[in-house]
Amino acid sequence: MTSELLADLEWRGLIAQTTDRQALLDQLNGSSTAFYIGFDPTAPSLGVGNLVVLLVMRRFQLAGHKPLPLVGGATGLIGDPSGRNEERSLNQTELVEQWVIRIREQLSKFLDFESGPNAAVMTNNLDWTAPVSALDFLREIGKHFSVNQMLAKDSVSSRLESGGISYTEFSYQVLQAFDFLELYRRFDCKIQLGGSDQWGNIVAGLDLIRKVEGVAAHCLTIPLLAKSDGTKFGKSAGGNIWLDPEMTSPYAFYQFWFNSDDADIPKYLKVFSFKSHDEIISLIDQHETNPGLRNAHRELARELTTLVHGAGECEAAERAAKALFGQGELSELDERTLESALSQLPRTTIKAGDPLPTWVDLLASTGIVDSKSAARRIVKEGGAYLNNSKVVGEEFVPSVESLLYGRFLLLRKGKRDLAAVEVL
RNA sequence: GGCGGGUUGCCCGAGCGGCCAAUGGGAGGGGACUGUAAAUCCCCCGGCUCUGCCUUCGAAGGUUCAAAUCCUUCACCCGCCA
Repeated sequence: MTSELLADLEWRGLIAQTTDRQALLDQLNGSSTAFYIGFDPTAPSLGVGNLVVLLVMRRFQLAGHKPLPLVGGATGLIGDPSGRNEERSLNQTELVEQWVIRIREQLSKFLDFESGPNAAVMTNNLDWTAPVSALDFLREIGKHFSVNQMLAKDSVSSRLESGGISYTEFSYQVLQAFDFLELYRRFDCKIQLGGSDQWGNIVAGLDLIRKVEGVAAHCLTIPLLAKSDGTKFGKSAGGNIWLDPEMTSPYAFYQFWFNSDDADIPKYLKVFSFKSHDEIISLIDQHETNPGLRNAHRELARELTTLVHGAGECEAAERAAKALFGQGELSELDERTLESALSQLPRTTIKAGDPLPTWVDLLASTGIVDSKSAARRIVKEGGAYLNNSKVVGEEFVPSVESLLYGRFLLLRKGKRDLAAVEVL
């Protein structure tokens, strides 16, 4: 048991709000405590935004507490109104089921489910929600909720002012409160963690547990991470950065961190890195003295890519970056290095013997640009490169000689958007 | 229920019969400068078989040689009154 846990979280800027701080501290110091965080399946994969909360969960486990990661098989069917000004459209139940399976699998990589009394236990709120009849739910759970209080929650009141809210989403907080109660009953779960937008939902659970069980549970919310320029964290040009390697390649994942704004680096290190305070301080120091070196960026990218995708994938991503952005000639790369570097990139193939498409068609077919018009534009603007040299003719058709090792082409849009073409 | 206002491209927001693929800002993209950063400056920013054509201005109809702009109906939003 580390009594340092809360102090550490504080130092890292990972505490937005808590219930009575002393009570929480006493609970955490007193005994290994079961705690939970819910993840609703709203996509096939968790994104890098979920990582913040996920890693806090890991920190709790490392400090000796028992994680109960919850995948919202039930709540995912309903839709959380928090932080949204529009009603969500409901996803197909089969789809949500698939997402639940995928997200469970993802979560399991970040926690220890095997060893010791504080091994994590995977949970799914569908398990206790599905068997309850609507009548029982209304009588046993619903009776404890005052609509007046429910309406006062930010998530609801803001929606009443904008587009309105369906009864379905209005009920969300009750479901989440029921989860907390159920986990308390099943696992003696006394703490809920969550993003700061979850405060209202979490408090609903605390109230319910107090009313039904007469127990004071605790909670801690984590600030929603924002970038220094005010834009949303976790997106890049290509969209969301996912944890699933099929959806965001380890290379792209590595690049996401490596390309972080300088201004965000100190914050990111604190939030995401498991390095010691001293190590982090020293990295921030280096970064401030010599930002051009990008040492802190590199360490951050390396640590997270290794954590999420494993050491092997991280090395491959780094090798690829080195090869593709390298100072040297592409033709100096040996075939194997080149091949493995290109394998990290979005890739299209062309049948051997087929004539090579025009430059514009080639760019468009890799998806590096959205349309042929966009391809023409980028070519006209001098932002399209073949094997690292600028190509300006729209009508240009790469010759067989440009094929690296007779089968590869490296396409680039702008400074760092790469794609590969392989002739098979 | 009554009266009035609104719905425009990724977002905000002009346009109010032809000169409109539609002003302006933001986001996004390219270039220059750098460090695969930020800021700054310049340029671009519906699609295509691209000196032209096609699809866009809440939806469906209609008037007109011609509509984002006028008319009708429908849907949703926002005010004021009941």
